[in-house]
Amino acid sequence: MIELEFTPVDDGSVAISGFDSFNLHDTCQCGQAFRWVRRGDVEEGVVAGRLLRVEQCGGELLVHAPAGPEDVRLVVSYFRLAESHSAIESALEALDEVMAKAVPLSRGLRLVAQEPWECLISYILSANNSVQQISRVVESMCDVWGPPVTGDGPRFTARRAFPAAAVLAATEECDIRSCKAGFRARAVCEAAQHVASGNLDLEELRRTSVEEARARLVELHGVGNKIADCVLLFSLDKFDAFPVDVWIERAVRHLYFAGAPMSHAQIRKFAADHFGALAGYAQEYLFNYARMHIPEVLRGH
DNA sequence: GGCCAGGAGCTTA
DNA sequence: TAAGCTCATGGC
Repeated sequence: MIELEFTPVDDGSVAISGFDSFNLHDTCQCGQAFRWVRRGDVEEGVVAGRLLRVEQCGGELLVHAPAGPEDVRLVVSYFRLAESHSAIESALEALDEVMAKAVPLSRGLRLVAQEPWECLISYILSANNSVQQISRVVESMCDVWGPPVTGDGPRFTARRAFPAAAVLAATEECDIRSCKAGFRARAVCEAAQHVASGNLDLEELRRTSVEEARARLVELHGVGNKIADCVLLFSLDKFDAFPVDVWIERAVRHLYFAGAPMSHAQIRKFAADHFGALAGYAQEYLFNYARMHIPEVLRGH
């Protein structure tokens, strides 16, 4: 763990320093979380019902005023600032030539600690969908059913928190569809009912093995291996999970196997064998590399 | 206007 | 078991 320093600023902001490799914009905009909006140099997001405005200035992370103790604590835990990240990046870069190229292009890209419930619904909405459209649907659902943001942060905002499972469980499928969720609306409603009834305890999955947690998640309608792995990786601290989507499939096949056809199961086995406990981090760098830096090379393969 | 998007489920062979 | 089709919706 890293010793962070917290420095109050005159205007009520708090500057956090002492963390190692971290890139705020890449982390917020890489498509792992869907409620961050970039406004100039500031990233504005809603996390755990609180509105956060965060800005990176070199080695400092500024939590914009009014930044109460809970807001600062939340920023640290959400971005995992107290955990060393440069050691993970070094280990990946030393692993192979692909990582040696991919990691420097997205240095400081972290895995954020999302809330499992919001993460589950967000990724159910991700099926055959674009990052932009997923964000729009999530925001729309928050507008309709989410409570106002609370806490020490700015109160003059139209943005709302992610709705509770009990609230979505009480909606009709057609209401979810009205938020442009499309055919995914049924899966959203059913997941909400399982979570609200206590039939599925997402926090409990944090304490089980990755295999058992994945098995529980794929029991849900509309949740297969890929979406389950996203929930495991982005919200349940299972860093060896390796979600295989279209971009990862292209990247692994093209960058590691000269374009040879592979099943998703084969790709996951390769990731487990090759990246081991760091598979989840490797996935994030590969995803960003494939999507942001060489899409024209990989598209069509 | 067809193709694609951080897929999954069902049918067919 | 694997390939093919379908599911809403919007951007390009």
